[in-house]
Amino acid sequence: MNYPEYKQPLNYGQVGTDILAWWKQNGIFEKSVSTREGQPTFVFYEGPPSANGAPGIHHVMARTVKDIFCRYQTLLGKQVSRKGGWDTHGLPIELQVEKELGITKEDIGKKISIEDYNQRCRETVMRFKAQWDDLTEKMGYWVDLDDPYITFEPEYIESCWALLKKLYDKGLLYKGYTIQPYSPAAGTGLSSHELNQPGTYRDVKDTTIVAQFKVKRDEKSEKLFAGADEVPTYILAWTTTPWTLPANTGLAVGKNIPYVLVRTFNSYTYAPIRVVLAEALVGKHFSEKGKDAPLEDYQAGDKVLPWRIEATFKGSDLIGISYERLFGHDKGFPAFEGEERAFRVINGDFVTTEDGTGIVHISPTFGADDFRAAALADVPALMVTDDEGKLGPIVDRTGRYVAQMGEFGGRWVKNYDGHDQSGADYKTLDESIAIRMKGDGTAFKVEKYEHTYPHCWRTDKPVLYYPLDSWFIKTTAVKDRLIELNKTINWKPESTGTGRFGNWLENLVDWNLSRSRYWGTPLPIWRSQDGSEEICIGSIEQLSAEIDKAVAAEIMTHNPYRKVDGAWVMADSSSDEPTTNNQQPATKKIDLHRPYVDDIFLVSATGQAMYRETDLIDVWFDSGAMPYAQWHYPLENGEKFKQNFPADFIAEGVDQTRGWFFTLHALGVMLEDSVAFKNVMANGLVLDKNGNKMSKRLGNAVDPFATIQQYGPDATRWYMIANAQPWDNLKFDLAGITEVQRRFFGTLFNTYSFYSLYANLDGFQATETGRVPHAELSELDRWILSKLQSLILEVRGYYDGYDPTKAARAIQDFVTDQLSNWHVRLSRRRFWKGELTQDKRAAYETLQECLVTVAQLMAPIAPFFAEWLYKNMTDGLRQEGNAQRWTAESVHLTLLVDADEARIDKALEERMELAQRISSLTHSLRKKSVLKVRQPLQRILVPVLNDTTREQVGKVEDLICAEVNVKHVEFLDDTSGVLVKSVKPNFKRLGQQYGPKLKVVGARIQQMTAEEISTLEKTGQLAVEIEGETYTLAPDDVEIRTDDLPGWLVATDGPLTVALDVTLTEELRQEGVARELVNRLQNLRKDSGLEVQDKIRVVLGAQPELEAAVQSFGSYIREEVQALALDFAPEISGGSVLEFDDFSVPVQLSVANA
RNA sequence: GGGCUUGUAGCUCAGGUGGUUAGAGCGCUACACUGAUAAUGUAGAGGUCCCUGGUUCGAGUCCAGGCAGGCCCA
Repeated sequence: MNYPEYKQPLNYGQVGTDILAWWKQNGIFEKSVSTREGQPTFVFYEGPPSANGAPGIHHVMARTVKDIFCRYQTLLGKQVSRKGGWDTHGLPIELQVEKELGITKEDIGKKISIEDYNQRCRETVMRFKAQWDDLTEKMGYWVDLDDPYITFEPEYIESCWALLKKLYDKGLLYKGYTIQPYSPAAGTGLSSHELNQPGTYRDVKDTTIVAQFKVKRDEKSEKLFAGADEVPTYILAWTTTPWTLPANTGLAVGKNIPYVLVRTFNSYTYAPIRVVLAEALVGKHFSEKGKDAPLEDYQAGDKVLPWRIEATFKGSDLIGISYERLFGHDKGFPAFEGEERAFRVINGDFVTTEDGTGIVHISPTFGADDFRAAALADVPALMVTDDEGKLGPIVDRTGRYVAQMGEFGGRWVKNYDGHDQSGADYKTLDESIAIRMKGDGTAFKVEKYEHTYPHCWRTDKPVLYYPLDSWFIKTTAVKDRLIELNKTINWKPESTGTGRFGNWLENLVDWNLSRSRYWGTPLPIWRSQDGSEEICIGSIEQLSAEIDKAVAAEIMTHNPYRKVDGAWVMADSSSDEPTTNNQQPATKKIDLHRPYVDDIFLVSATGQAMYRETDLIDVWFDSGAMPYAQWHYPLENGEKFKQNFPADFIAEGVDQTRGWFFTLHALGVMLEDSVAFKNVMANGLVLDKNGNKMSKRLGNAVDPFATIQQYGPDATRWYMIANAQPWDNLKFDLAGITEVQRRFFGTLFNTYSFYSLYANLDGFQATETGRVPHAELSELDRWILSKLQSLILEVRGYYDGYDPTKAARAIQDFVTDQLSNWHVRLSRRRFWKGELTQDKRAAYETLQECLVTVAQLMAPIAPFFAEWLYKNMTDGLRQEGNAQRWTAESVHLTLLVDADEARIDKALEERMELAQRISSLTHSLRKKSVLKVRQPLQRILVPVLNDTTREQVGKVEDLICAEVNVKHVEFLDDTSGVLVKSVKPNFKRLGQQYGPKLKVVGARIQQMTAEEISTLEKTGQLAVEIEGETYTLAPDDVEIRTDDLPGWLVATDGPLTVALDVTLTEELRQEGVARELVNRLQNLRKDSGLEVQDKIRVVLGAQPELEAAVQSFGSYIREEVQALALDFAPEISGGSVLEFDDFSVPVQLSVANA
């Protein structure tokens, strides 16, 4: 059977389409999994995309990376099942629906029911599924699309519930609070989106206080008490919200910020004090005049406060120091839990020296940073119990101080009730607090200050940062384990694992699960009104049982669920559900979304009604739960789960670090005490060619479908992988794909075309047995096969190390530089000349092995083209029942060849490199001497300083001669007496040996005479005197080379030097003419449209000089141009004229049919 | 503001553990070659290796501090 032949240029898009159709027809993807049944598995998790938007070119990138390693592992014989999935919940979908309906969150439950709203979300979320599936196929991403997991399915949600219950039972799920923007006037929390509405930030004038926190004198703080005197030390902290000061429980400093201790006086009580503040801010709080004013002259009421810096510290020196509570029990303020751990100086990475004092007052109930820093340092929040015994902050939800707050109890924090502020003696709470503190001597400075502050967009009243209820997963409880196990994960790039992810784990806070929204997995927790009793539901089964109890307690009227054939369905499905088209709606699936679950009420052990906590859970929980929920585990499929956990490999964008990567890891550690993935690649962004982010708005987004159609999936994938490492950002330029297509795929295609053209002419079909034995192969063949084995080792190593870029580059360099541009080019004559000899057979077999192996190696990256190449190369072989290794119908079903290391010959690879370099140098010399390659020359001269080089070059002499058209390579060694040696210092060695003396020694070496070089070579040492000192040089200290031959034109490349003998003899001249003639006749053949195998007869116009050349080289010419006859005639009419050198030759060419 | 990351020729990228004259491909210019031909060879032009300091005999490479871009988080 012939090898298929194709005409230039190959349509790569068509290759993609054709191969895809063939894959589908023959179920190749399915076979790539089923034929590996029983083999070790390679577990891959698909990070689910959301199908509510069209896929972009960056998805091609991300999915190419995933695909590469799954295909590679399949080639290694592993079984790789890849279950697809869809992420279906979340805010982006809600926002899209709201935009389409022209509504806001406010309208849900009013203009549209939750039921209808969620229905709309469900419809929207899969809108682009068909487009996604299409792209998946066309780009060649092999993933199981038929049985994907979908996060809105009841089974998936039920799994999430079961996992949540596991966490609940372990005590890892709790209700707490986070600090969120809150509008007391509206009684609601605000999202960051709402806070970003125009007009919410406004300038306001507030009372601000620099407060003095009195340091407790002990061992730790002793350094803050400069002497033995009794002057107290205070830490200064500035706040624009004085009403938060009674809730202060800590002070934060920056651990690297310099601080000073200043001796001065309080400007309200005139008492002598010491204060601590950031060095950089001293100028803001103290005047230049006070610097020199004598402390002892200070009188109460003086305008200028004298001050002295007594000491400086770093923030880290202050951490741990204790201070006295500003508003303590003695002043009528309440005690609180954990008080003994409060009132300490802690670290805060948000602290700056831009304003204030460089020390931040911390009230964990009224600031997100405060909350976080306090939690990390184990500083408690100031919480008080209300009338019902519930813990809460000192401000209630309407914006007033709670009753326990002593003299300030019941006061409004800001004017939320619209009370009259016009009275002459009206004081805001902030002002009252300031007055009180002035009297107490705890106010260092009180000022009005104008700044911007966020306001509620609905009520125009200032927003408070306020603790709001949330459900948390206590990830901090397993923090150490998370960090420990993370160290066992292979991150690509490593820095994402240690840096971005590792640092994030180091600063871990509990995972806030709550979302006050509608379209998502509901939190499966029911609670009694007073919060004293609650239950976490882990399955529909359990829920149904609880409902039955509630029905019995008459809290619910009926159970909406029932079990049919072991599956849970809606109880009313057969009665209420309208039937259409006579379809039997025997079962209607349970919907676990809102609002349905909100309508379920349960009964507590003590008979109280329990209501579902209305929150949804963070969608990241959905995706982090996929290793379990994709199998409906833990409710079933325990075995399947075990086989598929943890993942060997996952890959997503680097933006998923704190998203999917984290939630997978967190759940893996908490639920299974295991990593969830062993290898992870975080790929970078795909930018436009100018490095800008792609966006529809800018119109610079690249359409993946158009790209794949035009350039084919392989070139697109190859370009993306080869151009930059996946974790670097990629500047996507279509011109780059064109280049890859031309340079790599074009060359590979040409190489194949070349093979198929001649193999078909010879009727050659490769076999796997009876090949020419390796020992009988030519240098050239053994060389490329050695290179091929080296390539296999190299590429496998790169794939194993998750570095596809280096794999692609190695394959590309092999194909273009070694295989095509050296082996094939130098082998051309072997293919087109003569009968099918052993050498010709060897040429075919060698090239065949290279091409098939390349097809395998490139298959993970360029699956379509690799398939095309593999099938072209091996279909015939299988058809003739000849296959041993290549029995598989698809390259993706083969086992990747192992490198045959016995065939790696490093010496051979080395000398071929010498041949390549010598040829290049010779070409360069011809160029300089204006001697074209067709003109044969007698010899080149190569100086050699050792026998190894001579022997090495000698073995490739024939190749060099053929390539550069010379008759001989001659070696010049020392005995010739013509070599001129030069010497170069080996700086690396000399530097280590002589250090600072290197310069003079190096200079001396460069001045070495020929005799000195000779002495060094012969005796192995040379003593030289430099600046009065004697140094003994060793041969290793210098590099000896010969880069000049007097009287010759030479070219050098490092230690290699070549000279070209340009003497032309009459015979060489004639041969040159003969070659020119051959060349023109070949062109004429080609122009006349003759086939390669056609034989011809040639008649030339008689010319003496030409006849002499033909006399000498007639048989050579006839053989080259496949002429049966080559004659001269005095008169030629109607033919062409050949022109070359000084000749102008009429010629008549005819096809000889016999 | 913090963490991570990138910065080398017009463009895309290489440049183990420091070694003097920093490379490749593309693009550009010139010449050559032509039974692989939208290929190939040779030569040329093109660089403050982001900046500033430091360590060192010697820094693209190591250290510190900046600048600019990117991502994530506040």
